[in-house]
Amino acid sequence: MSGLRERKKVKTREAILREAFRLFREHGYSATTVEQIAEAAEVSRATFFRYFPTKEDLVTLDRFLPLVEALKAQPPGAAPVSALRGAFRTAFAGLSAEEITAGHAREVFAATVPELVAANLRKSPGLIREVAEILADRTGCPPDDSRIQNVIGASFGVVAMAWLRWARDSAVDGPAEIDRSLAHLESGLTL
Amino acid sequence: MSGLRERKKVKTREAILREAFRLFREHGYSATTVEQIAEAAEVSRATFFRYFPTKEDLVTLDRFLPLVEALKAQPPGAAPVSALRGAFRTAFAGLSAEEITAGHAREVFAATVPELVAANLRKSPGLIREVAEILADRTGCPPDDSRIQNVIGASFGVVAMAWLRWARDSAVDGPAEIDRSLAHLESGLTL
DNA sequence: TATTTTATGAGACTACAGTATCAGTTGCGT
DNA sequence: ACGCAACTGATACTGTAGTCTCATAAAATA
Repeated sequence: MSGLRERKKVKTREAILREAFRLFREHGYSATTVEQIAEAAEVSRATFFRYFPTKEDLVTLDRFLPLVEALKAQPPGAAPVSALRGAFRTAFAGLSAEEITAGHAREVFAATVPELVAANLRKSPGLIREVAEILADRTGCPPDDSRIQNVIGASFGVVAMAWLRWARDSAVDGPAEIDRSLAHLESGLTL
Repeated sequence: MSGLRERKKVKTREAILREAFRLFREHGYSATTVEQIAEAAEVSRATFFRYFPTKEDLVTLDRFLPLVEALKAQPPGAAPVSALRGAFRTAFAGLSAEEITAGHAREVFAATVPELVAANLRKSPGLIREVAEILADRTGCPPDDSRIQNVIGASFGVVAMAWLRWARDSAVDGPAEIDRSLAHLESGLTL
């Protein structure tokens, strides 16, 4: 039952996000204060914090759930790097072009602003462990096996670099770039 | 000419660092305030900031210069990953066991506390670019070639994971773990 | 329409990082 | 011994994130 209240809340939430990202784009993340965001979104500071407990929460949402799900669904035969590659593929395939470009702005900050990198990193041990467990299941290794961790480290390493290229230049096709990078890793990083 | 003044300054600096890390160990990085550190080191808050412009500066020093130098000195024939592996080897070989264990405490924080990871990351684009240029020189690729970046991403990815294992468990032989991880990457991440 | 529940705004408050000022002290060269 | 330069402490100040309280307004419910 989406009453008026619910709809208003959604609108407020969207206004805050929209104005926040506009200000971030114009002045940068840390140079934008919560007060400015609240003012631009026409809510009080208190209300801002009711919607987003911290400023970081504007940018660090759980974006990797689809990836984890996709990874679980990969065919069992594939090698770990291939499975990760496939997971990224299907995770991106589940998004519309609009969602991808909309998400891109957010990712630019998440990948670029150190505070936000930190915020995301704070959540990353959980992601790494989860991925490690899935890959461990698939291969029969224990999840703390250093080979598994090397696969994860190397994969996320190349993905991060591709992600940065994407963040720096929105003309880059992020998903394709990520796929190519993982393919490169898959084939042994040949030159 | 190490006059009394110089020596005092060194002692003060050491006291600040020592007390800071003791408090970090006991209560964590962000739960430790500059005031507490200053008090423990028996200096004023103002003096603390004279020695370390920001709290982060306690932990984020330029630790990768030796690595870059070592990378430049690698034999020209080696593949990029091998060159990086060799560079880590020689960079660690240049440190005494005491230096390594002393540095370990710092690394634990630098690798574990998100704010510090971020602070280090803030300096990392320069490092990445530098490494990219060196590797590009060695291989003839342009430095922004995505293959070069993949090599860097993958290498630093596995190194980061090894580093984390080291940070979590000081019994781990960090340098050896890093070497093994890069060797694993070198040989195609075989399981 | 009357009552209850919930969102909001206003504003005071805390905590902490980092800055600025200024006076007092201490080592240093003469 | 003396005066200078550097180091220090005390202290007040700024900016910003995040908390708390309470009164008001607006939506839901009966």
